[in-house]
Amino acid sequence: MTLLDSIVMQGLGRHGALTAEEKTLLLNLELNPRRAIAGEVLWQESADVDLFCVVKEGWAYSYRNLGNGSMQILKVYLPGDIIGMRDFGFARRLAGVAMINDGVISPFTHQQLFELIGRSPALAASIIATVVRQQAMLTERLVYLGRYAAHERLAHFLYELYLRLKRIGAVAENGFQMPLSQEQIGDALGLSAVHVSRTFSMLRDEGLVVRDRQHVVLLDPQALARLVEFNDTYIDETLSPAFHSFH
Amino acid sequence: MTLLDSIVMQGLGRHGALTAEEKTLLLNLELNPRRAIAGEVLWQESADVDLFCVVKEGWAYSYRNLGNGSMQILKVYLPGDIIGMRDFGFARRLAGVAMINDGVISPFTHQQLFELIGRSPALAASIIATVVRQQAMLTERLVYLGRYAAHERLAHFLYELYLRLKRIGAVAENGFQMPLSQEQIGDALGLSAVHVSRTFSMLRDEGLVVRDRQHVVLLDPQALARLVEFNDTYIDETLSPAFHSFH
DNA sequence: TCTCGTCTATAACCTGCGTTATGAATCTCT
DNA sequence: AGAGATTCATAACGCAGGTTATAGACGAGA
Repeated sequence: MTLLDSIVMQGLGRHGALTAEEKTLLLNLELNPRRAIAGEVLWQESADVDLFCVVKEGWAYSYRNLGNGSMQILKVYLPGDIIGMRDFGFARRLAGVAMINDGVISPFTHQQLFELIGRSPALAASIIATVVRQQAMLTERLVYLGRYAAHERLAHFLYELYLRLKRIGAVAENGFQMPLSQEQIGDALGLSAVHVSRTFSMLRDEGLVVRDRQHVVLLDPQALARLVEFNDTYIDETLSPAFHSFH
Repeated sequence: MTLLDSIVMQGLGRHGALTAEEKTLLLNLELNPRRAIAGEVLWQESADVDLFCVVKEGWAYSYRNLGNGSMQILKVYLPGDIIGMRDFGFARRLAGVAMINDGVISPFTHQQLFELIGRSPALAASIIATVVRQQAMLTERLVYLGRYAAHERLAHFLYELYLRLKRIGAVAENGFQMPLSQEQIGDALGLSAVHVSRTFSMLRDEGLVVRDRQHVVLLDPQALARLVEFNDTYIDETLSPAFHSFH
């Protein structure tokens, strides 16, 4: 999974082909891939902001450790995602990032990002769009934490993963691998691990979701989407015309 | 309250004076002020994205109306804030915006924003920093919704308002005017109005917060800050050096 | 193959917060 | 100034979800 695959397919690619230089700029972000093992902390909260990362294989998450001993997971990163944009512009990390399972990441520098932005307005627009879309996903999560019950939160979470994984070809027959533990899911949804388990049982009994260890199948994605009133405009990006003319 | 006051004081002003042209560009955003009355909807969810607004007087909030009949307030806007940046890059509004009390707003167009960004990298940086800071505030709210109890959420909410109001000179002797109803506070914090009332009583009994209708006094801001482990790096912006050299 | 650690399922119990209700205080409009 | 609409405080009650406990299933390493 390269950025070229994900960014181009997600946004820009739809609106116009990239030049050779732009492709090179993107590929340059991925010159230094390295393995990362499950549980590895890429950086801690409050660390200096020096690097960003492209996730090439594996899943990662950003999180905050709280004074009361609990953790809040802010976002789950899948292959093709860029990690660290949250801290763009800040001197210190606002959140830690750790790997969920074994994977491959490609770190790149502020410097490289600035160069890319300076050289290609089209890529700059794509990067900004990425940041904005991430903010939109965060907003959606916030709404669910504030106003929805456990089974709706979990259904929404699973359905969002399903859509994101489908875009990168990681869904087969409505099923996908999900390396998150129930404790981690709880930390993302503001629930206890026990209640996540209870809620999975509930969704199973209702014939919506089947799960066997790390494999999840959405038996009826449409029904799930209706249950959570899923609005996918924030994932299936709809950039404004004005934005494109900015190039 | 003009953008010049708020943006310059918040970010850029610390790092270098603005040129005459930059001041003009900023003031141009505020050429068309108009009155807006309490409860007025500036735009609905899903409306076309055409305008942004500077809040000159009064408070506003962005919100989502949910299928289950409830509402989630995403952000409260104070004088000097820019409304609508959330939707920058999208064709449709992701959230509605309404006035909390009577005020004055200055709408400006995409066009004007693009022109400003094109003409002044310094202002572009300032705008981006604003967006990033708003995302950070949203993240903080998310953490509180996920992992903290009602009295901590309310204390955090009040303390954040206190800091933001202090920056624009709207705090006197640790007290400030707060035009939000308890129902609206509940919609922001994911609580029922009844429980907001109970929680206010609790904070009063503990000697932390006194409230008389729309006037709030934080009797001991330090104690409140400790209670919520307030981390103000996301409000007192600390832009990275790399970011500044980008100009 | 056995052992130890991690993950999951389910039960029992408890509490924080939602819901509903009621009355008082305050605001708005005429 | 009076009437109706909001807003707020407090109480009573119920439930969703937290906490603790236990036992089975699975995976990694020797």
